[in-house]
Order: sequence, then structure tokens, then C-alpha cells
Amino acid sequence: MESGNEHATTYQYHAEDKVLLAVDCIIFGFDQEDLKILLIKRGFEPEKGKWSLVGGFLKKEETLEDAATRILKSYTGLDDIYMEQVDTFSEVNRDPVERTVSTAYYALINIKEHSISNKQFSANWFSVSKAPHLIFDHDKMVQHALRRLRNRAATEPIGFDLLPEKFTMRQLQKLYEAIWDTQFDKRNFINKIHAMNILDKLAEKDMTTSRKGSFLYKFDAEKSKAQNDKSFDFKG
Amino acid sequence: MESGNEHATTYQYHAEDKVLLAVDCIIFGFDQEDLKILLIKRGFEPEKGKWSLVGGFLKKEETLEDAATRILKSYTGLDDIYMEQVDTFSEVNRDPVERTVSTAYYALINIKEHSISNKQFSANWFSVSKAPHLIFDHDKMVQHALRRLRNRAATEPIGFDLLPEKFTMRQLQKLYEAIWDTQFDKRNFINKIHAMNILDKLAEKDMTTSRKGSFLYKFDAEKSKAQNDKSFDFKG
DNA sequence: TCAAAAGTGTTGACCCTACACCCATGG
DNA sequence: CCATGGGTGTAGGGTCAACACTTTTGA
Repeated sequence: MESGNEHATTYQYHAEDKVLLAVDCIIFGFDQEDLKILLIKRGFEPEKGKWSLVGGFLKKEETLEDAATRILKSYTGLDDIYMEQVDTFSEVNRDPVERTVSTAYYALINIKEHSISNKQFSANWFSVSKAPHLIFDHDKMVQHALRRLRNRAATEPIGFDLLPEKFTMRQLQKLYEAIWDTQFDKRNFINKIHAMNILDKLAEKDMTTSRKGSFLYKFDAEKSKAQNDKSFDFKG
Repeated sequence: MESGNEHATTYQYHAEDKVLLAVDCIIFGFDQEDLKILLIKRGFEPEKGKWSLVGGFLKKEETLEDAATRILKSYTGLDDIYMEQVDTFSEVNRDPVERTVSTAYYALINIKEHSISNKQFSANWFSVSKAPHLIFDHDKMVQHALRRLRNRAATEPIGFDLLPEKFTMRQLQKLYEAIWDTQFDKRNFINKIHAMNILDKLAEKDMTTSRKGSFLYKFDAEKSKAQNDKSFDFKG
């Protein structure tokens, strides 16, 4: 139901207030070590030069998802990034220039496999824990997105595409540790992952990080699908 | 970050498209038996006379939360209902009249303790499982809200205020069964609830449903607070 | 031969599930 | 005395967390 002149029986949408609708993109990235977030330097007043999320305004003929995709690409060159909605922020004065409601989207990507081809806006990765303060309510948005990400990581095998195609258990563990900002016992971690039965262990080893070398694994989409109904439940 | 004329260094928000922003309220209620949802009859074209969620447009000077509260009150008389955001729906043609983006909010209330004082819009409770088809994308909104509600019920002691102040285990079980649309074993249910340690068992019995009578319980806010950190985890 | 990372199993505690019978009472 | 709903306990299996030592090999 949408109504305006409440309780009227004849109705004209055009009597209603219209507002600016924006999207802001919280792009998390992983670089085999830290959970990072992508920020750009705001190119106009107010708050020109400050670090900010990638964001922009919704156009009349696109969905919020489309807007997020378009805007992300236009500021960074990042393409084909699937984002999920986080929340919509509507504090009246969240943007000092003009009433703007903003819907936040997030994604988690592999830093190495996506290049920031547009350098114009100084797009840059920051450790989540060391990121600068952001403009407006963007810090709050990041917090919400982080919560959402963790929820997600707890219930679905998220993030195997953040790693190289072949990865070591150690790398996978680092990813989960970065997402949860904590440490896991490696034996328990491996057991948990094994129990999920969604990986293939390869014969190859990665020799770059130790003399002994560590076995490589691959995410197995088939297996994962087979496990789909069984509830995935990774608790930090 | 909000931008419009992308990549411009001087910037005027007013060049941007503005759209109508609506809120739709998914009000779940419980009547000691079924999980219900509150619908009203749409009073204007298009889809006049069809069942619809309670909804309306955001005004410039209010937050979405405020709008949800105002609109819910204006159509039903319901007051003091705390709603949570579900999602924002932005399909370009979701409303055939005009481009409208809508943010859905939900709440869970005790039907008996809140009266629908405004009869003008035929506000009516429907069993979630037997509700009529709704206009626009409202069915989808309800599905999202239901998912959110279950998530919530799984991780927090939700819904004790849906029951009378004093309630029986049987009633509480019915509530959880309604939310999850399933059946629980009563012994296991009681054990689980006891383990949470958030209820007081009273000396009184409710004699209305059986000859033996069943003990009444009360939600104990103190205890609940004490358990707060410990993770609550109710799995259907 | 040593340093550095990889790999590996077990035990105890707890939790969850499945399951069936007696109790109290009003009629 | 009986029909109805209320109440109760346990045993077995599975899961989780805690925990320390051995292996490999390049330098």
C-alpha cells in the first residue's frame, strides 16, 4: 500500500514529497592477510578530500542494485561485483547538503583478482581495523555491513572465491580469522572445514611459505551443492 | 559518498533524480494460536479494494522509522509499535503509477493487547498461511519479513510480549510453533526454555484449559539481561 | 642440525534428540 | 471412574573445545 494524502479516497502520488536516494557500497576485500575495505577520496564539497565509501545517486530508471553496480564501476572500474543490500539509512540530516536517504550494499572480493582501473578517485584499500573515520554516517554503515558479513559467513560457505583457486588451509583460516577478527585453533579449524565436505584436497603442495610445503585445496561446487540442505553453521 | 554528475569536481545535488520513497509495514500478530498478519483494504486506485500492507510515503522531514510509525498509526490507530527494517525494494515498475522505492518494516505484536481503533480501512488479521494475495510486491516483502522474524526468534528471546504477562509453557510453545510453522516435542521445548533461564515460574495455575491446570510463567527481565552475553540459540 | 611452518587425534564436557508414562481434576 | 491436557527424566549420539608433539626440508 502506498498512500499520501492519508485517508483520501482519490489519490495522486504527485502530491508526495520526493527525496534523493543514494547507494553506498561497502566493498570488503581480502589480501591473504587482512580484511580490508575500499574507500575513495571524495571529490567535491562538502567534506571534499575526506575518505568516503563509494556512493552515488539512484537514477529514475534503475534499481538500487543497478545503481550500486554502475556507481562502483564508475568510481573504481570494478565490474561484475555482486553486492547484497545491508540497510537503508534515513536520518534526516545525515547528508548536510540535502535530504538524502541512502541504501548500503556490500560485497566481499578478492583484492588480487580485481583491479582498480580507475585511479581518478584515489580508491584505496584500508584494513578494516585501521580505516580512517569516514564522512556522514558511513562508519555506521560499515559496522552494519560487517555484522551482516559475519552472519553470512556463519551460515554459508562464503568467501572461497576470495582465495586463489587453489589455496592452503592456512590461507582459508586466515580469511575466517580476518572476517571474525579473532584466532582459531588450527586443528579444530581444519576439522570443522573437513566436516563441511566441500573441498577437494589436491596432491600438489604450495612450497612458498614453508620448507615442508602445505597441501592445496580447491572448492568443490558439486560437493557444496550436495551439502546445501544440511545446515552450515560456522561459529566463531 | 554521494555523487551525481559522476566525476564532476563541483557538485550540485539538485541535478539528481528524486523518487518517491514509501514504507510498508508488515505487522505480525499472535492470537495464542496462529501467526497472523495485518492487512488493510487499499482505498484508492490502482488496485483499490485489494488487500495490502499498511504503507505510505516518506515525508521530507522524517526518518523512515518515523514514517512507518506515523503511517501505521494513521491507518490502524496502532501506537507505540517498534518496527525493524527488513529491506528496501526498488524494482522500477513495482508500483505501476509512478516510480516508488519502498522500505519494508516489520513488528510482532500481541493482538489482544493492541486494538485496531481505526476501522476505516478494514484493517484485519489474516493467518500468514491463509492470507490473500497482496498487491505489487507485497507478498515478497512478507516472505522477507518472515525470514527476518525467524532469524530473530532464533537468536533472541523474542516475543514474550506477545503473550499475556503470565503465560503457560503450552502457550509459549504455540507461539514458537506458529513462528516456525512446525511442531516441537513438549519435553524438549520446556528443557530448552528452562535452560535459557529467563523465566519465573509462578505458584499460580491457569485452570482454563485443563482440569489439572498448568503453571504460569512470567518473563524475567533481570534474568534475561544476565543471560544477555551468553548466546541464545533456538533452532527450530 | 636447526628453524619454521605443516600436519595430525583424543578426550571430556556438554547438548541435543528421541521417546512413554503418570498426575490431577472436573464432570 | 474416565477423559483430557499437564507434567516429568534419561540414555545415546554427536559436536565442540582444549590440548602438544612430530614431520619435513632448505639453509
